[in-house]
Amino acid sequence: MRMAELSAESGVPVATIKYYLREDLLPPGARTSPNQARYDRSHLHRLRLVRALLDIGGLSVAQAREMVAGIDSAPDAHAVLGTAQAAISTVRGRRDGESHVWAGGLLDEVARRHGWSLTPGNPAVDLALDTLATFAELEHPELVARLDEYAGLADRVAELDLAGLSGRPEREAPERKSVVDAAVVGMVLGDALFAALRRLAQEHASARMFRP
Amino acid sequence: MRMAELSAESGVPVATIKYYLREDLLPPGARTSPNQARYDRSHLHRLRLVRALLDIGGLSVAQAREMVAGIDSAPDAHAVLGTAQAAISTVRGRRDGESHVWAGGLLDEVARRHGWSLTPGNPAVDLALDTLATFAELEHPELVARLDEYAGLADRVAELDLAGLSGRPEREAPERKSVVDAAVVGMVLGDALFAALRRLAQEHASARMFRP
DNA sequence: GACTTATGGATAGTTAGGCTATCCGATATC
DNA sequence: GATATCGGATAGCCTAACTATCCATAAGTC
Repeated sequence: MRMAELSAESGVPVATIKYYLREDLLPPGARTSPNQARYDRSHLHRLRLVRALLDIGGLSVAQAREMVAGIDSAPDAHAVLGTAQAAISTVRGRRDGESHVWAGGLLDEVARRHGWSLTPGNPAVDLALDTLATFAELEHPELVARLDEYAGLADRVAELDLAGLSGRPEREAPERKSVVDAAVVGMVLGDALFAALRRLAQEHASARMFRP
Repeated sequence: MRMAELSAESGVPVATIKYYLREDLLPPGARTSPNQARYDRSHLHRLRLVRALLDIGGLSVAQAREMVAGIDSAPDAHAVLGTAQAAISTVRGRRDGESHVWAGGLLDEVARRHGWSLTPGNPAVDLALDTLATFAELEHPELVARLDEYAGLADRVAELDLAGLSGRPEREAPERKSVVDAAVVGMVLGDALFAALRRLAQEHASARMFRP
Protein backbone atom coordinates (compact mmCIF):
# COMPACT_ATOMS: atom_id res chain seq x y z
CA MET A 1 0.00 0.00 0.00
CA ARG A 2 1.37 3.39 -0.90
CA MET A 3 0.70 6.57 0.95
CA ALA A 4 -1.90 7.76 -1.51
CA GLU A 5 -3.79 4.53 -1.03
CA LEU A 6 -3.53 4.77 2.72
CA SER A 7 -4.94 8.25 2.43
CA ALA A 8 -7.83 7.18 0.19
CA GLU A 9 -8.68 4.24 2.40
CA SER A 10 -8.69 6.25 5.61
CA GLY A 11 -9.94 9.61 4.38
CA VAL A 12 -6.95 11.34 5.93
CA PRO A 13 -5.10 13.76 3.60
CA VAL A 14 -1.60 12.79 2.53
CA ALA A 15 -0.10 15.91 4.08
CA THR A 16 -1.67 14.99 7.38
CA ILE A 17 -0.35 11.45 7.22
CA LYS A 18 3.12 12.83 6.69
CA TYR A 19 2.59 15.06 9.70
CA TYR A 20 1.55 12.07 11.81
CA LEU A 21 4.67 10.20 10.68
CA ARG A 22 6.81 13.11 11.78
CA GLU A 23 5.00 13.21 15.11
CA ASP A 24 5.47 9.49 15.69
CA LEU A 25 1.77 8.79 15.74
CA LEU A 26 2.34 6.36 12.90
CA PRO A 27 5.34 4.06 12.49
CA PRO A 28 7.35 4.54 9.28
CA GLY A 29 6.54 2.30 6.34
CA ALA A 30 8.80 -0.48 5.09
CA ARG A 31 11.42 1.00 2.78
CA THR A 32 11.54 -0.40 -0.73
CA SER A 33 14.27 2.02 -1.76
CA PRO A 34 16.02 5.01 -0.17
CA ASN A 35 13.03 7.24 -0.73
CA GLN A 36 10.08 4.95 -1.18
CA ALA A 37 8.03 3.11 1.40
CA ARG A 38 5.14 0.68 1.61
CA TYR A 39 2.39 0.56 4.20
CA ASP A 40 0.12 -2.27 5.25
CA ARG A 41 -3.11 -2.96 7.14
CA SER A 42 -1.44 -2.32 10.46
CA HIS A 43 -0.75 1.24 9.38
CA LEU A 44 -4.33 1.65 8.31
CA HIS A 45 -5.56 0.37 11.64
CA ARG A 46 -3.20 2.59 13.55
CA LEU A 47 -4.27 5.56 11.51
CA ARG A 48 -7.92 4.91 12.27
CA LEU A 49 -7.06 4.53 15.93
CA VAL A 50 -5.23 7.84 15.95
CA ARG A 51 -8.14 9.63 14.32
CA ALA A 52 -10.51 8.12 16.84
CA LEU A 53 -8.31 9.26 19.72
CA LEU A 54 -8.14 12.78 18.29
CA ASP A 55 -11.71 13.19 17.04
CA ILE A 56 -13.85 11.17 19.41
CA GLY A 57 -11.56 11.07 22.42
CA GLY A 58 -10.60 14.70 22.01
CA LEU A 59 -6.95 14.01 22.79
CA SER A 60 -4.19 16.30 21.66
CA VAL A 61 -1.54 15.02 19.29
CA ALA A 62 0.91 14.86 22.19
CA GLN A 63 -1.49 12.74 24.26
CA ALA A 64 -2.20 10.48 21.33
CA ARG A 65 1.53 9.98 20.86
CA GLU A 66 1.88 8.82 24.44
CA MET A 67 -1.02 6.47 23.95
CA VAL A 68 0.38 4.75 20.91
CA ALA A 69 3.82 4.63 22.50
CA GLY A 70 2.15 2.88 25.41
CA ILE A 71 0.44 0.41 23.13
CA ASP A 72 3.71 -0.47 21.48
CA SER A 73 5.71 -0.92 24.63
CA ALA A 74 3.37 -1.99 27.41
CA PRO A 75 4.11 -5.42 28.84
CA ASP A 76 0.50 -6.18 29.76
CA ALA A 77 -2.96 -4.69 30.05
CA HIS A 78 -2.61 -3.58 33.63
CA ALA A 79 0.52 -1.62 32.80
CA VAL A 80 -1.00 0.05 29.78
CA LEU A 81 -3.90 1.26 31.90
CA GLY A 82 -1.51 3.29 33.99
CA THR A 83 0.29 4.66 30.96
CA ALA A 84 -2.96 5.50 29.27
CA GLN A 85 -4.32 7.22 32.34
CA ALA A 86 -1.15 9.28 32.61
CA ALA A 87 -1.32 10.20 28.94
CA ILE A 88 -4.95 11.22 29.02
CA SER A 89 -4.98 13.50 31.99
CA THR A 90 -3.51 16.93 31.87
CA VAL A 91 -3.19 18.30 35.33
CA ARG A 92 -4.34 21.86 35.52
CA GLY A 93 -5.10 23.55 38.81
CA ARG A 94 -3.09 24.46 41.80
CA ARG A 95 -3.13 21.59 44.24
CA ASP A 96 -3.61 23.58 47.41
CA GLY A 97 -6.29 25.54 49.17
CA GLU A 98 -8.87 24.44 51.67
CA SER A 99 -11.22 22.95 49.14
CA HIS A 100 -8.50 20.57 48.00
CA VAL A 101 -7.79 19.49 51.52
CA TRP A 102 -11.48 18.89 52.03
CA ALA A 103 -11.69 17.00 48.73
CA GLY A 104 -8.76 14.85 49.80
CA GLY A 105 -10.49 13.77 52.98
CA LEU A 106 -13.70 13.04 51.13
CA LEU A 107 -12.01 10.99 48.45
CA ASP A 108 -9.99 9.02 51.00
CA GLU A 109 -13.18 7.98 52.68
CA VAL A 110 -14.86 6.94 49.46
CA ALA A 111 -11.78 5.02 48.34
CA ARG A 112 -11.65 3.17 51.61
CA ARG A 113 -15.27 2.13 51.35
CA HIS A 114 -14.77 0.90 47.81
CA GLY A 115 -11.42 -0.73 48.28
CA TRP A 116 -9.66 1.61 45.88
CA SER A 117 -6.01 2.35 46.39
CA LEU A 118 -5.16 5.99 45.89
CA THR A 119 -1.63 5.60 44.58
CA PRO A 120 0.14 8.91 45.11
CA GLY A 121 0.81 10.61 41.81
CA ASN A 122 -2.06 8.81 40.16
CA PRO A 123 -3.43 11.36 37.70
CA ALA A 124 -6.99 10.11 38.14
CA VAL A 125 -6.74 11.07 41.79
CA ASP A 126 -5.71 14.60 40.90
CA LEU A 127 -8.49 14.82 38.39
CA ALA A 128 -11.03 13.71 40.98
CA LEU A 129 -9.64 16.13 43.55
CA ASP A 130 -9.72 19.06 41.15
CA THR A 131 -13.28 18.29 40.20
CA LEU A 132 -14.50 17.81 43.74
CA ALA A 133 -12.76 20.99 44.86
CA THR A 134 -14.39 22.88 42.03
CA PHE A 135 -17.80 21.56 42.98
CA ALA A 136 -17.17 22.86 46.46
CA GLU A 137 -16.04 26.26 45.22
CA LEU A 138 -19.13 26.54 43.06
CA GLU A 139 -21.24 25.60 46.05
CA HIS A 140 -22.84 22.51 44.67
CA PRO A 141 -23.16 20.19 47.62
CA GLU A 142 -25.80 17.82 46.26
CA LEU A 143 -23.44 15.91 44.04
CA VAL A 144 -21.04 15.43 46.88
CA ALA A 145 -23.73 13.94 49.05
CA ARG A 146 -24.19 11.27 46.42
CA LEU A 147 -20.53 10.73 45.73
CA ASP A 148 -20.63 7.30 47.25
CA GLU A 149 -23.45 6.22 44.98
CA TYR A 150 -21.58 7.55 41.96
CA ALA A 151 -18.54 5.62 43.08
CA GLY A 152 -20.58 2.45 43.31
CA LEU A 153 -21.81 2.90 39.77
CA ALA A 154 -18.27 3.67 38.61
CA ASP A 155 -17.27 0.31 40.08
CA ARG A 156 -19.94 -1.42 38.02
CA VAL A 157 -18.92 0.40 34.86
CA ALA A 158 -15.27 -0.46 35.43
CA GLU A 159 -16.20 -4.10 35.86
CA LEU A 160 -17.90 -4.01 32.48
CA ASP A 161 -14.87 -2.30 30.98
CA LEU A 162 -12.58 -4.99 32.27
CA ALA A 163 -14.92 -7.81 31.38
CA GLY A 164 -14.69 -6.66 27.79
CA LEU A 165 -10.95 -7.13 27.91
CA SER A 166 -10.77 -10.70 29.01
CA GLY A 167 -10.75 -13.20 26.22
CA ARG A 168 -8.33 -11.22 24.11
CA PRO A 169 -4.88 -12.50 23.22
CA GLU A 170 -2.28 -11.15 25.60
CA ARG A 171 0.13 -10.34 22.80
CA GLU A 172 -0.94 -9.54 19.33
CA ALA A 173 -0.39 -11.53 16.24
CA PRO A 174 0.77 -9.27 13.40
CA GLU A 175 -2.67 -8.14 12.37
CA ARG A 176 -4.77 -8.76 15.44
CA LYS A 177 -5.42 -6.30 18.14
CA SER A 178 -4.28 -7.14 21.64
CA VAL A 179 -5.66 -6.49 25.10
CA VAL A 180 -3.40 -3.51 25.25
CA ASP A 181 -4.91 -1.99 22.16
CA ALA A 182 -8.39 -2.74 23.43
CA ALA A 183 -7.64 -1.21 26.80
CA VAL A 184 -6.68 2.09 25.21
CA VAL A 185 -9.63 2.17 22.86
CA GLY A 186 -12.00 1.16 25.60
CA MET A 187 -10.71 3.79 27.95
CA VAL A 188 -10.71 6.74 25.60
CA LEU A 189 -13.76 5.97 23.54
CA GLY A 190 -15.47 4.45 26.54
CA ASP A 191 -15.59 7.86 28.16
CA ALA A 192 -17.21 9.34 25.09
CA LEU A 193 -19.72 6.52 24.79
CA PHE A 194 -20.75 6.61 28.39
CA ALA A 195 -21.08 10.38 28.32
CA ALA A 196 -23.41 10.09 25.33
CA LEU A 197 -25.50 7.39 26.97
CA ARG A 198 -25.68 9.46 30.11
CA ARG A 199 -27.03 12.40 28.14
CA LEU A 200 -29.73 10.28 26.57
CA ALA A 201 -30.64 8.88 29.95
CA GLN A 202 -30.62 12.35 31.47
CA GLU A 203 -33.02 13.58 28.87
CA HIS A 204 -35.32 10.68 29.55
CA ALA A 205 -35.17 11.21 33.30
CA SER A 206 -35.51 14.96 32.95
CA ALA A 207 -38.62 14.68 30.81
CA ARG A 208 -40.16 12.41 33.42
CA MET A 209 -39.25 14.72 36.26
CA PHE A 210 -40.01 18.15 34.83
CA ARG A 211 -42.61 17.37 32.18
CA PRO A 212 -44.74 14.75 33.84
CA MET B 1 -16.08 45.41 43.67
CA ARG B 2 -13.76 46.77 41.00
CA MET B 3 -12.15 44.76 38.31
CA ALA B 4 -8.82 44.51 40.10
CA GLU B 5 -10.58 43.10 43.12
CA LEU B 6 -12.52 40.64 41.02
CA SER B 7 -9.22 39.56 39.55
CA ALA B 8 -7.52 39.16 42.92
CA GLU B 9 -10.46 37.24 44.34
CA SER B 10 -10.70 34.81 41.44
CA GLY B 11 -7.08 34.52 40.42
CA VAL B 12 -7.95 35.43 36.85
CA PRO B 13 -5.78 38.20 35.31
CA VAL B 14 -7.46 41.49 34.57
CA ALA B 15 -6.67 41.23 30.86
CA THR B 16 -8.41 37.88 30.77
CA ILE B 17 -11.48 39.22 32.55
CA LYS B 18 -11.70 41.94 29.95
CA TYR B 19 -11.46 39.29 27.28
CA TYR B 20 -14.29 37.31 28.87
CA LEU B 21 -16.41 40.47 28.99
CA ARG B 22 -15.81 41.00 25.28
CA GLU B 23 -16.72 37.40 24.61
CA ASP B 24 -19.94 37.63 26.62
CA LEU B 25 -18.85 35.01 29.10
CA LEU B 26 -19.35 37.57 31.82
CA PRO B 27 -22.13 40.18 31.96
CA PRO B 28 -20.94 43.80 32.08
CA GLY B 29 -20.65 45.47 35.48
CA ALA B 30 -22.98 48.14 36.74
CA ARG B 31 -21.88 51.51 35.41
CA THR B 32 -21.09 54.15 38.00
CA SER B 33 -20.02 56.63 35.35
CA PRO B 34 -19.51 56.53 31.58
CA ASN B 35 -16.26 54.65 31.93
CA GLN B 36 -16.34 53.04 35.34
CA ALA B 37 -18.12 49.91 36.48
CA ARG B 38 -18.73 47.89 39.60
CA TYR B 39 -18.96 44.12 39.94
CA ASP B 40 -20.55 42.01 42.63
CA ARG B 41 -20.64 38.45 43.96
CA SER B 42 -22.66 37.27 41.02
CA HIS B 43 -19.81 38.24 38.71
CA LEU B 44 -17.38 36.39 40.90
CA HIS B 45 -19.54 33.30 40.85
CA ARG B 46 -19.99 33.50 37.13
CA LEU B 47 -16.29 33.90 36.65
CA ARG B 48 -15.58 30.81 38.71
CA LEU B 49 -18.19 28.92 36.75
CA VAL B 50 -16.60 29.94 33.47
CA ARG B 51 -13.16 28.85 34.61
CA ALA B 52 -14.57 25.52 35.71
CA LEU B 53 -16.25 25.02 32.34
CA LEU B 54 -13.02 25.84 30.53
CA ASP B 55 -10.49 24.10 32.79
CA ILE B 56 -12.31 21.10 34.19
CA GLY B 57 -14.98 20.67 31.58
CA GLY B 58 -12.56 21.32 28.75
CA LEU B 59 -15.06 23.46 26.87
CA SER B 60 -14.01 26.05 24.34
CA VAL B 61 -14.81 29.68 24.91
CA ALA B 62 -17.55 29.44 22.30
CA GLN B 63 -19.15 26.46 24.06
CA ALA B 64 -18.91 28.18 27.41
CA ARG B 65 -20.63 31.22 25.94
CA GLU B 66 -23.56 29.09 24.82
CA MET B 67 -23.73 27.53 28.25
CA VAL B 68 -23.94 30.81 30.13
CA ALA B 69 -26.37 32.17 27.58
CA GLY B 70 -28.48 29.10 28.28
CA ILE B 71 -28.29 29.67 32.01
CA ASP B 72 -29.44 33.25 31.62
CA SER B 73 -32.34 32.55 29.33
CA ALA B 74 -33.61 29.05 30.00
CA PRO B 75 -37.18 28.89 31.27
CA ASP B 76 -36.64 25.72 33.33
CA ALA B 77 -34.23 22.93 34.03
CA HIS B 78 -35.51 20.60 31.37
CA ALA B 79 -35.03 23.26 28.72
CA VAL B 80 -31.52 24.10 29.82
CA LEU B 81 -30.53 20.47 29.57
CA GLY B 82 -31.24 20.56 25.87
CA THR B 83 -29.40 23.83 25.39
CA ALA B 84 -26.46 22.59 27.41
CA GLN B 85 -26.30 19.35 25.49
CA ALA B 86 -26.32 21.26 22.23
CA ALA B 87 -23.59 23.59 23.46
CA ILE B 88 -21.33 20.84 24.68
CA SER B 89 -21.30 18.59 21.71
CA THR B 90 -19.40 19.44 18.58
CA VAL B 91 -20.44 17.15 15.80
CA ARG B 92 -17.47 15.95 13.84
CA GLY B 93 -17.70 12.98 11.50
CA ARG B 94 -19.55 12.31 8.35
CA ARG B 95 -22.90 10.79 9.17
CA ASP B 96 -22.98 8.08 6.54
CA GLY B 97 -21.35 4.77 5.84
CA GLU B 98 -22.41 1.31 6.79
CA SER B 99 -21.08 1.49 10.31
CA HIS B 100 -23.35 4.44 11.01
CA VAL B 101 -26.35 2.60 9.68
CA TRP B 102 -25.46 -0.34 11.84
CA ALA B 103 -24.95 1.94 14.86
CA GLY B 104 -28.34 3.49 14.23
CA GLY B 105 -30.08 0.15 14.38
CA LEU B 106 -28.22 -0.83 17.49
CA LEU B 107 -28.98 2.42 19.30
CA ASP B 108 -32.65 2.26 18.33
CA GLU B 109 -32.92 -1.10 19.97
CA VAL B 110 -31.20 0.01 23.14
CA ALA B 111 -33.32 3.15 23.33
CA ARG B 112 -36.49 1.14 22.95
CA ARG B 113 -35.51 -1.19 25.77
CA HIS B 114 -34.69 1.72 28.05
CA GLY B 115 -37.58 3.96 27.12
CA TRP B 116 -35.34 6.68 25.71
CA SER B 117 -36.68 8.87 22.98
CA LEU B 118 -34.16 9.54 20.24
CA THR B 119 -35.26 13.01 19.23
CA PRO B 120 -33.92 13.65 15.74
CA GLY B 121 -31.22 16.26 15.80
CA ASN B 122 -30.36 15.49 19.40
CA PRO B 123 -26.60 15.96 19.58
CA ALA B 124 -26.20 13.20 22.15
CA VAL B 125 -27.61 10.79 19.59
CA ASP B 126 -25.04 11.86 17.04
CA LEU B 127 -22.29 11.54 19.58
CA ALA B 128 -23.40 8.05 20.48
CA LEU B 129 -23.65 7.06 16.83
CA ASP B 130 -20.21 8.41 16.02
CA THR B 131 -18.70 6.58 18.92
CA LEU B 132 -20.44 3.30 18.22
CA ALA B 133 -19.52 3.50 14.55
CA THR B 134 -15.90 4.13 15.50
CA PHE B 135 -15.88 1.12 17.79
CA ALA B 136 -17.10 -0.93 14.88
CA GLU B 137 -14.48 0.45 12.52
CA LEU B 138 -11.76 -0.32 15.04
CA GLU B 139 -13.14 -3.83 15.39
CA HIS B 140 -13.95 -3.76 19.04
CA PRO B 141 -17.07 -5.83 19.40
CA GLU B 142 -16.90 -6.60 23.11
CA LEU B 143 -18.11 -3.21 24.20
CA VAL B 144 -21.04 -3.43 21.87
CA ALA B 145 -22.12 -6.72 23.36
CA ARG B 146 -22.40 -4.99 26.69
CA LEU B 147 -24.01 -1.83 25.41
CA ASP B 148 -27.25 -2.67 27.09
CA GLU B 149 -25.58 -3.03 30.45
CA TYR B 150 -23.80 0.28 29.98
CA ALA B 151 -27.12 1.86 29.12
CA GLY B 152 -28.63 0.49 32.30
CA LEU B 153 -25.86 2.01 34.36
CA ALA B 154 -26.22 5.30 32.47
CA ASP B 155 -29.86 5.28 33.55
CA ARG B 156 -28.85 4.92 37.15
CA VAL B 157 -26.24 7.68 36.87
CA ALA B 158 -28.76 9.99 35.23
CA GLU B 159 -31.21 9.34 38.03
CA LEU B 160 -28.58 10.42 40.51
CA ASP B 161 -27.86 13.50 38.42
CA LEU B 162 -31.49 14.49 38.42
CA ALA B 163 -32.00 13.65 42.06
CA GLY B 164 -29.32 16.20 42.86
CA LEU B 165 -31.34 18.83 41.08
CA SER B 166 -34.57 18.49 42.95
CA GLY B 167 -34.87 20.65 46.01
CA ARG B 168 -33.33 23.65 44.31
CA PRO B 169 -35.30 26.84 43.78
CA GLU B 170 -36.78 26.94 40.31
CA ARG B 171 -35.77 30.55 39.77
CA GLU B 172 -32.84 32.13 41.43
CA ALA B 173 -32.81 34.85 43.98
CA PRO B 174 -30.19 37.46 43.10
CA GLU B 175 -27.30 35.63 44.68
CA ARG B 176 -28.46 32.04 44.83
CA LYS B 177 -27.87 29.49 42.20
CA SER B 178 -30.87 27.97 40.47
CA VAL B 179 -31.69 24.54 39.14
CA VAL B 180 -30.61 25.80 35.77
CA ASP B 181 -27.18 26.71 37.03
CA ALA B 182 -26.88 23.40 38.83
CA ALA B 183 -27.93 21.50 35.74
CA VAL B 184 -25.10 23.00 33.72
CA VAL B 185 -22.50 22.50 36.39
CA GLY B 186 -23.69 18.98 37.06
CA MET B 187 -23.61 18.07 33.44
CA VAL B 188 -20.21 19.44 32.54
CA LEU B 189 -18.33 18.73 35.73
CA GLY B 190 -20.31 15.56 36.25
CA ASP B 191 -18.69 14.07 33.19
CA ALA B 192 -15.24 14.89 34.53
CA LEU B 193 -16.04 13.54 37.97
CA PHE B 194 -17.48 10.31 36.73
CA ALA B 195 -14.59 9.80 34.34
CA ALA B 196 -12.17 10.20 37.24
CA LEU B 197 -14.09 7.78 39.44
CA ARG B 198 -14.23 5.33 36.60
CA ARG B 199 -10.45 5.46 36.26
CA LEU B 200 -9.96 4.78 39.94
CA ALA B 201 -12.40 1.91 39.76
CA GLN B 202 -10.74 0.57 36.62
CA GLU B 203 -7.39 0.54 38.34
CA HIS B 204 -8.86 -1.34 41.26
CA ALA B 205 -10.58 -3.86 39.00
CA SER B 206 -7.55 -4.18 36.77
CA ALA B 207 -5.23 -4.92 39.66
CA ARG B 208 -7.61 -7.65 40.81
CA MET B 209 -7.88 -9.13 37.36
CA PHE B 210 -4.30 -9.01 36.10
CA ARG B 211 -2.30 -8.99 39.31
CA PRO B 212 -4.14 -11.48 41.47
C1' DG C 1 14.22 3.86 -22.95
C1' DA C 2 12.21 8.46 -23.04
C1' DC C 3 8.57 10.83 -20.69
C1' DT C 4 5.08 11.93 -17.75
C1' DT C 5 3.34 11.34 -13.21
C1' DA C 6 3.54 10.28 -8.48
C1' DT C 7 6.25 9.68 -4.19
C1' DG C 8 8.40 10.72 0.15
C1' DG C 9 10.87 13.91 2.90
C1' DA C 10 12.15 18.67 4.27
C1' DT C 11 10.63 23.14 5.10
C1' DA C 12 7.77 26.92 5.41
C1' DG C 13 3.22 28.91 5.71
C1' DT C 14 -1.63 29.10 7.40
C1' DT C 15 -5.51 29.25 10.51
C1' DA C 16 -7.91 29.31 14.85
C1' DG C 17 -8.12 29.79 19.58
C1' DG C 18 -7.00 31.82 23.81
C1' DC C 19 -5.07 34.88 25.83
C1' DT C 20 -1.68 39.22 26.86
C1' DA C 21 0.21 43.85 26.32
C1' DT C 22 -0.09 48.66 25.10
C1' DC C 23 -2.59 53.04 24.69
C1' DC C 24 -5.53 56.41 26.12
C1' DG C 25 -8.88 59.45 27.94
C1' DA C 26 -11.62 59.48 32.05
C1' DT C 27 -12.24 58.87 36.98
C1' DA C 28 -10.88 58.20 41.76
C1' DT C 29 -7.92 59.26 45.62
C1' DC C 30 -4.88 61.74 48.41
C1' DG D 1 -4.04 69.58 41.69
C1' DA D 2 -1.04 65.50 41.27
C1' DT D 3 -0.80 60.84 40.76
C1' DA D 4 -2.55 56.34 40.33
C1' DT D 5 -6.01 53.40 38.55
C1' DC D 6 -9.81 52.16 35.68
C1' DG D 7 -12.31 50.44 31.70
C1' DG D 8 -12.40 49.97 26.83
C1' DA D 9 -10.34 49.48 22.23
C1' DT D 10 -6.82 47.63 19.53
C1' DA D 11 -3.12 45.02 18.25
C1' DG D 12 0.16 41.47 19.18
C1' DC D 13 1.72 36.82 20.74
C1' DC D 14 1.97 31.89 21.21
C1' DT D 15 0.70 27.20 20.52
C1' DA D 16 -1.46 23.47 18.19
C1' DA D 17 -2.77 21.19 14.16
C1' DC D 18 -2.59 21.17 9.88
C1' DT D 19 -1.59 22.43 4.82
C1' DA D 20 1.09 23.76 0.84
C1' DT D 21 5.35 24.04 -1.84
C1' DC D 22 9.83 22.17 -3.43
C1' DC D 23 12.57 18.87 -5.19
C1' DA D 24 15.23 14.84 -6.21
C1' DT D 25 13.98 10.22 -7.07
C1' DA D 26 11.19 6.24 -8.44
C1' DA D 27 7.15 4.23 -11.04
C1' DG D 28 4.21 3.50 -14.62
C1' DT D 29 3.37 4.13 -19.86
C1' DC D 30 3.96 3.88 -24.44
